[in-house]
Amino acid sequence: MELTAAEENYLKVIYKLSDGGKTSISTNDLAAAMSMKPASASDMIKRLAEKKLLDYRKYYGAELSELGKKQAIEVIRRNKLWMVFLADRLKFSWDEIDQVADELEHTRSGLLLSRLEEFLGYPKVDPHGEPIPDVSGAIQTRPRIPLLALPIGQSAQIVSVKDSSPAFLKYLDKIGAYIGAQVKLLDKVEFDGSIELLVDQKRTVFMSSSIAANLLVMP
Amino acid sequence: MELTAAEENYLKVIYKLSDGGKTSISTNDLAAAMSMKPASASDMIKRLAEKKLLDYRKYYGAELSELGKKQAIEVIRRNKLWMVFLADRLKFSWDEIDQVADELEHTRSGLLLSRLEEFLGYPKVDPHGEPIPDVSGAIQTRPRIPLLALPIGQSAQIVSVKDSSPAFLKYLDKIGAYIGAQVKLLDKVEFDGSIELLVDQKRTVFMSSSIAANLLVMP
DNA sequence: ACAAACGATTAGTCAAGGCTAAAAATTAAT
DNA sequence: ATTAATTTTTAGCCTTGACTAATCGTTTGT
Repeated sequence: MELTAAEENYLKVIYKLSDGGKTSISTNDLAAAMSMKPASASDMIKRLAEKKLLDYRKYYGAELSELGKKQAIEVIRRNKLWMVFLADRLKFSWDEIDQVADELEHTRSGLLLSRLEEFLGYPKVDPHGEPIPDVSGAIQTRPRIPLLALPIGQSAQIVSVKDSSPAFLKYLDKIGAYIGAQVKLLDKVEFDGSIELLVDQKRTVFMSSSIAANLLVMP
Repeated sequence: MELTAAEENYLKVIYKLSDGGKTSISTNDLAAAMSMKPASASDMIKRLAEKKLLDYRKYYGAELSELGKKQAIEVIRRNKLWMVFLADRLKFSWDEIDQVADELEHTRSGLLLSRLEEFLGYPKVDPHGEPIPDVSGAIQTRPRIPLLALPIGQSAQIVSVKDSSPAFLKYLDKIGAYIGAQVKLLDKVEFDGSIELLVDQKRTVFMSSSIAANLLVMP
């Protein structure tokens, strides 16, 4: 199975959009997520269907096949391992990682990947806290709840961010939050749903509910 | 100046074939070095000429322009830094490095490159002993002579290999030689030009003159 | 010096992967 | 229940970069 970089990119995005390849996604959504025109996405979907990477019925959206899921997970695995390299070893900040990892992920060398993984010490999560699929494609998920669902007074660890936009990541940096940071929910404001948070036992910050909704924590 | 991966590959190979872009190279030689057909090389030469990356007169070969040299050196710099990463950090053996580095070299991110260089401790030579161009494109060469030119009894350090074929690199591995290894020329056999060599003050090996001709040393 | 051989270029084809514009299918609105 | 709006697909075009086959220049051998 020889996939091009473009095909891999589409598979990766389809996988992410469709919640692990379970639900069907639309051409327009895919095109938007890829920053391309619907016509191009439609084209590619047809090609991927011919290669048995997804099931497709005209005008009714596409859903990854088992084979497609496997390939997508492989790409995501490569992507996340490079992310760890960039963040941990090259000291990239959160908002600089994604673009470069998207380029590096297409190097198809089994040896490179296994050596890289070993070099990084077999990390289990990427810099955003998302689990990294293992070599067989298994994804170990951890129990996680939205920060907003935490009871007042409870401590937890930030394990993941849902939004990875540069603006959002910059904001997190500013308030001293990061994956693995210890936080304690001090109070919830009834009026607008904003919260008061103790970060790393040092800093108290106020956070809007829309920000808090994007943070997942492990109590 | 936006170069595609294919254009970068051609520039790199042209640079190497033409001894730093100084001498003119032929279409056939280029095609052979790229493992492609002459028609394809001819095509690409025309395109590179249009982009002012080389000077070209039909039927008389091509020569890199100053701009072309600059770009080629930049590619070579990226390539060699990745080589160091693969060899030093990921423990790739000599014969596994080149192919993977040729894929990684096309990631165009200034930040990535400078961080990688810093991470590697600003190496000055690649795993084959060749100097790595610095960020401004300057190449610091070191005095080096062929192993065969060494006087009997003289010690020296292996600094470079001219041939990088897997077979040759495997052979070097087998006799315990590597870039940076200390060697002493014990004797030369008049009859066939072969030599007797002490490697790393431990092992004595006999080496044919054709092998020895591919090793450059620094006395 | 002229034909053969060799090397380089052109012409035409193909696949990938993007685009725009137009047509077709589906969904929503009156 | 038609019309209108939206979504999806098709059709046609473009660029990159490879190929083969054919032609054009240069070089060489006798």
